[in-house]
Amino acid sequence: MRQYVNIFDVANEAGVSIATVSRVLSGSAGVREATRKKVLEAARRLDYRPNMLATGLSQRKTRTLGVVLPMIDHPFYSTLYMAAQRRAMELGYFTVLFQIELGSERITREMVDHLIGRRLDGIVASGDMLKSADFDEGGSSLLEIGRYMPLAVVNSPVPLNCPCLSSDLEGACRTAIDHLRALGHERIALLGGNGYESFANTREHAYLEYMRKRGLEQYIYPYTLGGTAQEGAACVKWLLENFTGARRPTALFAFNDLVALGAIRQMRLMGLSLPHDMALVSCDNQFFSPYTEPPLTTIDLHAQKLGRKSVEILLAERSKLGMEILPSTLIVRASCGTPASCRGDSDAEG
Amino acid sequence: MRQYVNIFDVANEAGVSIATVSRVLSGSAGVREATRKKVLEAARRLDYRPNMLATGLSQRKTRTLGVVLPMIDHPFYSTLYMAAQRRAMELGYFTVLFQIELGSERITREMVDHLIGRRLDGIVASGDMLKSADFDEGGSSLLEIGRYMPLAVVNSPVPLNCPCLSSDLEGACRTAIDHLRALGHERIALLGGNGYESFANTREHAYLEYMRKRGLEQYIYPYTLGGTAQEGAACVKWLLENFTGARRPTALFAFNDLVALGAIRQMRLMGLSLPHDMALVSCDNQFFSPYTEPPLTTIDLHAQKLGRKSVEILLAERSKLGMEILPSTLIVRASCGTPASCRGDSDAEG
DNA sequence: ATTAATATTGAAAACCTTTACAGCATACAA
DNA sequence: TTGTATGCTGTAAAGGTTTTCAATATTAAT
Repeated sequence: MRQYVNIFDVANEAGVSIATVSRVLSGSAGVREATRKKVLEAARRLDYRPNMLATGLSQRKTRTLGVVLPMIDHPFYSTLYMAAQRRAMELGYFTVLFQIELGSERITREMVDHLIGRRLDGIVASGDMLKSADFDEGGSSLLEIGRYMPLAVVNSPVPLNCPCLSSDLEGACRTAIDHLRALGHERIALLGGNGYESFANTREHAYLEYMRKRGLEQYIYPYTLGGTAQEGAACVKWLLENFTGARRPTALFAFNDLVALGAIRQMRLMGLSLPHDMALVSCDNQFFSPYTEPPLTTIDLHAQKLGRKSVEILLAERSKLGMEILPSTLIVRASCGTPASCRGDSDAEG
Repeated sequence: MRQYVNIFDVANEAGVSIATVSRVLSGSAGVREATRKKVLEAARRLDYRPNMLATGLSQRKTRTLGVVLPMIDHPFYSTLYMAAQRRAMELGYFTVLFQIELGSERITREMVDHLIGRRLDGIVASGDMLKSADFDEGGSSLLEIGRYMPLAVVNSPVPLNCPCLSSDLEGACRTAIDHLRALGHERIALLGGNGYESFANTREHAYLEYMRKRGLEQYIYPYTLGGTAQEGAACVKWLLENFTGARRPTALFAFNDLVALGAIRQMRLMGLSLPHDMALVSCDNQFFSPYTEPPLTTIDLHAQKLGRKSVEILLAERSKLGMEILPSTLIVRASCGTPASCRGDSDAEG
């Protein structure tokens, strides 16, 4: 394995001091053109690549941002990450991905130590899937990180003592259910679990609030639901077995498109056809949602925008603490049926 | 923003030298128990987290592996990455993700400089999507990296001068088409483009070879196809418009499940129903493939195994150069129809 | 109590940069 | 010709660790 070339080697080769080499390579002014050429030439000849560890140590800056997410193999998060990393790159930062361990779904002590130990220039962390302990001020929680470096939290269920950016889950829920009610549905179930309902900005919370306020029956799946297709299928099965006849829901609001995918399949298996026997709205607008049968009506949570914007507020000089909500938008396709009022703003409203 | 605590602070607090602190914290032997306690206590009090840049610089080791992939938002690659990162973690390594820029889809000079500059302990790189120039020995190609640190290449279309691990694309193709032919199909089209057919281990190459050898007509989409659902739809459209009547293919072999997704939709739009009017086999066995209508018959390329194994061969003491092929396996679902011979090994073969 | 052996600790070098500051030329003005 | 300003370049410190080697403290043996 070849030896790494260092700045002394280049200085030697060019017959100058390391200070000059550094100046040339970092583009500082005040180097004679002839010297510049010599150094560049030497660096090229030796294939010199500066040691970024040393650079980081010396400058106390790594030009690197950390992104903390659960489940990068979930389309929502991989989209978010892609967008974040691209924006970071545009702004001159490199990005590293940290995954919150599945199962634990906790910011562990080692995680925090690692994040701080890397001397990153900032952290974007996803707040959903976290338990309340992760938001404690003390110990080795998420917020501990914010004491050492800029921190922005995405999709936190509660406002925190740092800039927060979230999709409008409450609004998404309202839009979804309003849409279903406009189509005449009353018995609307949530395809989502009971894991986090104590927080304000969650689908569960919003669903419960909405239904309670309007005196509509709430259908609660008594198990936790993480957001996979399998869980979607299980949830539909449970619902259809436990609420029959006149109590059977006529519409479903799915936790996300993956859950919807499983739900659709399960319904087909049970002989129900969409949108005739059951209407379905979902969340995320993921890449596959135009390709389901029927195509999914879904609320776009703008994972891309979330990703981009989160690094922007992270890097902004002064961005305000607390919660900023990103509006979500309804994408009407076919899974709820499409009444006249949804096909466009035609005059055929009545 | 809080100051970072360094090893001198801890040494002071504990009343020992930094050498002792280092020894205690890195778990070296030869420290008196009482001293150990003092140091640990001091470190805890001050919330000390060692600067990993300094550690890396000093040890000439970063305990970090680079993973170079195109498109992390593509399920195949995000699965691969997840598996790689989990395995790396198990083996005591951290992982950072580098994306080959879309569009260029080239290992750029900056990329290579960066990879080497980070002084990583090894690189796993994906070789598909790369052009032949990336495999050149000279300049700033992928292989240049291998001179400085261990390098393993995944899914390279050609054997390289480093350990390579690939899914068995040739076998996958053979299995897929054999499957279709066993069901009576002769006119079988590839839903895949003409980008890389000069390489040996690609779906295009394998398809062309297979069909040529058996004197079957080859259906070639004259545009490059990267692997998205949209492209799948476009490809089907082109096919159905250009080959009509007796020349119309009766079966499709899709580049991957995403392409299949688009293809299914396009066919539905054009009034064709699967598997009756058209059979479809695909590649990848991605999370959504059991949920399409009809569920996809597909070849599992084992992205997970590829990810795990790639870091294993990267980290192995002596792993042999050249190509190792990972077998792929056919997953029969409904998109080709399921003849008796596919439903199981029943005696109803004839 | 003295010596030898061993266990524990500390000083300093090495890892590779960046950058403040000092020094030396050269050019220019007086 | 001398003094001053200016432009380049080099020296050395700082950034935070690990690790070798030397020094000291402790224990065991006589």
